[in-house]
Amino acid sequence: MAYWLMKSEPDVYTIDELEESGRDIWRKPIRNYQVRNMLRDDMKVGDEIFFYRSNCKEIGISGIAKVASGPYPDPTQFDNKSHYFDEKSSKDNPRWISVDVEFVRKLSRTITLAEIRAEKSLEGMILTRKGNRLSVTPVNEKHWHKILSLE
DNA sequence: GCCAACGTTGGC
DNA sequence: GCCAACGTTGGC
Repeated sequence: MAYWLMKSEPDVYTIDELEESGRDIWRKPIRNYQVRNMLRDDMKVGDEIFFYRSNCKEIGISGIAKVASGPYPDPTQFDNKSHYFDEKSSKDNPRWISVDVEFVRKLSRTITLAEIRAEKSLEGMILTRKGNRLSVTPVNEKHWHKILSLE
């Protein structure tokens, strides 16, 4: 059982949308090989996820979700009208995957990136590492509980 | 809107 | 296989 942090911009996908559907494909398409490999090889059904809001006014963790399926081909890669269309991908040999996620709960407030940075015991999180650009990162158990204790 | 930092592409 | 040019991410 592992923990993850997954980023999405509010204009693409939010915790509120996941709450509404209850369970859904992770709607922020992954287009990074390192992230794809983590989803494919390391992410397991039942793993817990921090839902992180990036590229917006209030940056931080807004809720909790759970991995609800194994990896499967991300449909947007085949959709030539989608911004995420990938002409080099085929149904026989899909390049990009996603997983289903299940709503767990919203946090009572957003735990901001600034707070996370300020917290000494959260040093070493991949999230706050200089130059990190991964939209999905593993979170260790200590960090997971520490962040929840800030809520 | 700016820009640092990184990933990807493609010519050679 | 190198690397310059370009694209993207995402905080500020």
